[in-house]
Amino acid sequence: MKTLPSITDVAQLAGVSIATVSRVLNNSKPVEAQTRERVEQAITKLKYRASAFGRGLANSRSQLLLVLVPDFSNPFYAQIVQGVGHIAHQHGYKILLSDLSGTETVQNLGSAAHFDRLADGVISLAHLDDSRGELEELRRLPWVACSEFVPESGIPYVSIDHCQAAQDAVQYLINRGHQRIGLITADEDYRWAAQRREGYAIALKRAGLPFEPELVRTVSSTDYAMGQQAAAGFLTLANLPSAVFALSDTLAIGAIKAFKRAGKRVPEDVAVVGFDNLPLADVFEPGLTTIAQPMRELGEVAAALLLERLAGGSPASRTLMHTLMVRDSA
Amino acid sequence: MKTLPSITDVAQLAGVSIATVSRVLNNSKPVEAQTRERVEQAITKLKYRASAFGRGLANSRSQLLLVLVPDFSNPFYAQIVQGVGHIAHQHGYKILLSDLSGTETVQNLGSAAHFDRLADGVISLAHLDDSRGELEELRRLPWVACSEFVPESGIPYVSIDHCQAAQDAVQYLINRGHQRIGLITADEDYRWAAQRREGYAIALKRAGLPFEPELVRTVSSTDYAMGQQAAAGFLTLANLPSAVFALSDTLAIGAIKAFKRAGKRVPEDVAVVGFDNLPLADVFEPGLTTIAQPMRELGEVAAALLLERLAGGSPASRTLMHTLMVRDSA
DNA sequence: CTGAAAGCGCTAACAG
DNA sequence: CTGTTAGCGCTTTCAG
Repeated sequence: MKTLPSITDVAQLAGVSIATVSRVLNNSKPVEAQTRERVEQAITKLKYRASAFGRGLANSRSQLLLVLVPDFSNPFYAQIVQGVGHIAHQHGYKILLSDLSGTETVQNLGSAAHFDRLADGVISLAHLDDSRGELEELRRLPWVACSEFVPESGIPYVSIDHCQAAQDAVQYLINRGHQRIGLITADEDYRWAAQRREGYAIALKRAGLPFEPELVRTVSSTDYAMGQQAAAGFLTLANLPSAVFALSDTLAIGAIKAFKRAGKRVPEDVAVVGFDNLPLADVFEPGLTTIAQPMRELGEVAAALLLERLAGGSPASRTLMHTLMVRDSA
Repeated sequence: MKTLPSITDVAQLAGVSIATVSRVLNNSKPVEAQTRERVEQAITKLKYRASAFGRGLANSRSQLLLVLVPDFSNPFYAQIVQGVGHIAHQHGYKILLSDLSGTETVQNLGSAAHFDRLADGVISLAHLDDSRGELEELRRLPWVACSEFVPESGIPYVSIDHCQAAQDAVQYLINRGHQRIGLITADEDYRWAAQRREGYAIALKRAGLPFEPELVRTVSSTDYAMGQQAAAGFLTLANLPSAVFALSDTLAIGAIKAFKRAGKRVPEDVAVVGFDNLPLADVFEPGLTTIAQPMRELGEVAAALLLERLAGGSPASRTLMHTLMVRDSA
């Protein structure tokens, strides 16, 4: 674990200048076959690897893309990240992930800030509080938003139409004859939560159904446990809603569990629809009726937008299509 | 998005030398209150942030820990990562994650290598092929293994005793009277897969039960879909095993789904036990009987080991305790 | 307490 | 085709 070899060591061993080593490293300029050979041997012998720092300093870019993930335990993000990685790798970029869960909002910023001098650009899946100049902060380097975005910020984003998707989900329930439809919503810090909630309200209104506050349960995260907690709330009501729209599959699954434990049947006693279409939705019992987000594509497009910004472009935001997956839970 | 301010800009604005700026930045040497004040104002005004590159080069350390995750879509890793993050942050380190899924093994190396000059140390949850000198490669910088490890490598690791845990799981099944016990195992590239498989074999042998090759299904990943595929295999058998031990909860869940679709009841017709105790295990229907790994603690200990190595120590490997969680599936 | 200057590892002109 | 050299942004002696 002694100090790692530097470009100078390679140059010495190969009997050339560091410039030449750099050239074979990057294929940036022609190098005579023999010389190249010698350099390559030295590299292998020393197991040399260019330092990201030296290179980053000299180039003022790192070929690194930072992805800010609010919470790894929600499988929703995993596929987005894979989409990002797919495109990023194609273009010679590596991705760094930062798990923001467990950090304070303020520290989020710190965390992001730390990396923002490290990465060439950032893709944020997280909510950023625009009230506190966080956006201001990040605006200084190329970044794009994915799924969670602030329309007024003027920052490019890719997302589905959360409000419309929620309307579709609730409308489906209404079409199936439901009149009392509960909502499990999460921390409204997230724009998508507010937007989906609005979709819920719109659908209700359009159908002439009353908006009953007791039918909306707000929880603090999207953990399964929060879904259970919300469902427990419904269970205390004089009469249970006949259907529940949960803002995420994880919440829906938690809710179903709680309903079942309480002896209710899903969908017979309560229908439940989720949101996201996690891989789990298909495998859960009962199969989860849910809004499918094109997660991988969200990630891919986010990466593409960022790459375009890095190339000096000003890409337009994109809205992708959602679909309703009908399975057994509603 | 014009070029970001550097330490020189701050120094100029504050009318001091860059050395002084550096000193207030790091609190490394006393600075007169007034001077400090001026510098701090300049920093705020310019929204200055030290460049990770410059700093990294000068210090030859980055306060960054790299965590190599085989696959984000397996929720198992999420909690480990959170454990790592918890300890890392306490000690002023940030963590970088690298998702290895979808990359070739060879590229894994490249990926790791890339970062290895960027991070001060690495925690690997991934399998590293020792045949090809990958270990050799990584041995040059401080790293530790978590959950997946190569005992002979002499590299510190933290893990449960996979073999013993598997024995416990199978023994439980045997105690419940099962005689034909199937195994769903994953890619044996992973040591833990081989170790758990061995535990399965040992438990069988000890109970005087025959090892029947047709009862072991090997699949290529731990996705739900693979669990379904393995179960489909069992369903073609003349007679179904009365119990199945799956090497991960995700596989177990996939298998249960397939069994149910085929009209089998779990646990009445087939009992299923999983491995990991994901948050989902409790919420899935039926509740999953499984081996609980102390995931968060695995992450915390891994981080602690790495930090100790970074501090120059030679920490011993640690084996943590697993427990059997009995729920409804077996 | 503060400034000048060297150097961390690398790339990119600029000469040859 | 190859070597020399000047930074990139920061920390850290070394003087003062």
